[in-house]
Amino acid sequence: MAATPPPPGSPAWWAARPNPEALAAAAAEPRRGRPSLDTGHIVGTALRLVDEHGTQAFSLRMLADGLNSGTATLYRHFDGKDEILAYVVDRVLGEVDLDALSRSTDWREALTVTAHGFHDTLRRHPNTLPLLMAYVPVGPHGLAQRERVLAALLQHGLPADLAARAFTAVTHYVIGFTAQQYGPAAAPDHSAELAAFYGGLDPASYPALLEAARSLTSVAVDEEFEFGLTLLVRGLAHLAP
Amino acid sequence: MAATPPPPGSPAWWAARPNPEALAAAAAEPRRGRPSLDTGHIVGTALRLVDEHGTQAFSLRMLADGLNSGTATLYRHFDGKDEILAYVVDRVLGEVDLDALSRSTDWREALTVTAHGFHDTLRRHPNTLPLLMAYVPVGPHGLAQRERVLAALLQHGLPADLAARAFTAVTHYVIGFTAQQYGPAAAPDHSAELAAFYGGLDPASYPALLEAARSLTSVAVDEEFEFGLTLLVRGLAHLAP
DNA sequence: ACCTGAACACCGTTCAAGT
DNA sequence: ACCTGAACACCGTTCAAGT
Repeated sequence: MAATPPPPGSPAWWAARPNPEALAAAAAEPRRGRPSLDTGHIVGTALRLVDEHGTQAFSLRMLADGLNSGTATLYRHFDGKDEILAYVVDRVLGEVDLDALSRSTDWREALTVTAHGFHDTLRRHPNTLPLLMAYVPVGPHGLAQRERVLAALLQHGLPADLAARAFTAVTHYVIGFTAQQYGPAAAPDHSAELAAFYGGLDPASYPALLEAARSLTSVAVDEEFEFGLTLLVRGLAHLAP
Repeated sequence: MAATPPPPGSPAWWAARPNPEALAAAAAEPRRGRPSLDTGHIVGTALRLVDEHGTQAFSLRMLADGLNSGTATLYRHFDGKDEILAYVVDRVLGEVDLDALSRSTDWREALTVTAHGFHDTLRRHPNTLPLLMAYVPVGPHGLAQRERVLAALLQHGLPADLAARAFTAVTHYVIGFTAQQYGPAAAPDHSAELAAFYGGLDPASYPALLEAARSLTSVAVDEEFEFGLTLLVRGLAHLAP
């Protein structure tokens, strides 16, 4: 019986990839004669197409067209669509700007900076959110960000076990929140559409829901994000110095 | 210029559906002569197939086969695949057991019960998580659950604006957490695989990450879920009586 | 040796032909 | 009137035929 290979994007699959440095070098150095088809350019084009057309519409034919190539050629660089998408997810994680971490003065600020960094990046790439949910983010960029955040938290004196759990709680909150607010099914004028929807409901059937909706002066998405984040940080303050 | 119809599963789309009661009645009453193809049975079969084979592999041909029918017949009951999946999502939300809400004695307990109810249901249907991320959960069952939870929170004296934001924060946390832990890319032995993966990393490159991983005696998934939930509830206690 | 057009077995969706 | 086989234009993937 043959062992089934690990699915692309899983930890076991990433573990079998070349290490991050080798990957980065390979991506930076154009292939001889065919600079337009180095892996980095393929992944970048794939991300652009997913951003523009969504995960659903993205296809290898579309990608091949965007690269002035054919679908079969893609299989000389990647094992298939899932593998390309795993790199797209990691590319997005690589865009998260955590430079403000080095200017943070305590672990609360470091956690808040982290959450905003991820939130800002995910908002710029809402169409990649279904991919971020489907893949465990342990590619080279995902690991590098995790390392940077945990290093900052430890440096600010947060105990290691709390730091690990806090990172998980915050990133999962950010992903869940952003997916619901900016995901594919959410229209650009999501807040307005939701407000109109709640306004059209029968008050007799949904009294509590309507009272709650009314009490929010506006369904300010970013304010709601901030609210939950504050809850997490404040709750953590009970467990740490 | 024709107005584009709202995408299936969006608030505007649900608003145009028959009201919940009519839907439930239609689903309960078998169609004359073709009881095997009432809408409820189609949605139930679709959910079973998604549970068994995953969102990726699920197809209308598979569904038609499971119903001893043809794909064209499905279009006599639904407008297409997206519409069927929107009902599948709402069906899953309908399985969330919130009976313990009526026995809760304060809003903290109500929130905790809610989070566990959603978490338990999502764990039973991990393959539906990508769908839950892609759709705004405002179908009849989703609305009913939201109403029940908000009613309990208001009854326990939580101010309406806090109740609304707390519900959003908790449900988004649960979705984000469960998707990462039990989503399609996560293997059944996810914890063991992740531990092995971290164990294989270079300590020089990831010192903070490895220290944090080591400090967790075990990567106990359910314990991590509880940790973040506690943070949210505790943080909320600062804002409410 | 390297690349890729064309084919393969699918997919969601449509519609004309059946009853 | 209602249902559905068969077709349509796709999809991810493969491979034999090209250079």
